[in-house]
Amino acid sequence: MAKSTLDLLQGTLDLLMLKALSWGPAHGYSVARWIERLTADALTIGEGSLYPALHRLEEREWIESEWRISENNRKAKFYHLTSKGRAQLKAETANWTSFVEAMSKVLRSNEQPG
Amino acid sequence: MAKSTLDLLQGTLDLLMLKALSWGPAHGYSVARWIERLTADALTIGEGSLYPALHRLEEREWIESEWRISENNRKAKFYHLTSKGRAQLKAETANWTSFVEAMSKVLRSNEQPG
DNA sequence: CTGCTCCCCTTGACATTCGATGTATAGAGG
DNA sequence: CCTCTATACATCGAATGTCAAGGGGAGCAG
Repeated sequence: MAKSTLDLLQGTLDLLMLKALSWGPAHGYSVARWIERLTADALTIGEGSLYPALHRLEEREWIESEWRISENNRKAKFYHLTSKGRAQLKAETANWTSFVEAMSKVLRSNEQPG
Repeated sequence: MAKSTLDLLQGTLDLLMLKALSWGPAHGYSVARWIERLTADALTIGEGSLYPALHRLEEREWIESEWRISENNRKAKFYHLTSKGRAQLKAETANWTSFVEAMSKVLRSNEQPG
């Protein structure tokens, strides 16, 4: 059982997807499975989040797509990072790290407001 | 000038506020300043986020308020955690930790999708 | 030819953050 | 006194992004 899935924090999905695509072309479905497998289902990407995200990234020119045939012999849209996307991945990774550090400072502090 | 403030990820503000109030009663304004000071302005809480958050937490009965006089001799609403709030803080902290770990697995992996 | 998995997609509801804006009072400085 | 600044409360609309719930088509195994 123990199928406790965490909700994604808004904004982190883009980072996750960019990271997944940093290894080379992949289609949406496989990206979602990859994230679930890696995190042992701690993170789940619903399709209603997945495809809008993909389209968003493409519109911002961080990724590009082309139709190909998947490993399972089905039509699938393969996405790959653009150079803009690579820069964005770097920026968002740094941003995430800073954010986690800032949160950490607050959560571990023992000084009170006032 | 390096005044680069990070946007808050949706959902993390509640956790921040609960943590701030875990030290005892405080008013909204001082909580916001506390967070900014602790994180060296990496995190900034706008008033348009602060007050809705406070009202939200109060409605969920995680905090309670009463009017008092502030350190600066002004009327201010002091908030303190309820026991429900304390439980919530614990739960959200655990949740945050899990989330960061899951993200970390993805960001540091070197296995590709597919 | 049935059912299953893969793979694409859209829509509407919902929650939250942010920038702008508005009120009022205490204390400082002229 | 009078004005200015910092404190302290609040609300509003716009923007964003996630999710649940829908829909469709095509390969493959039985």
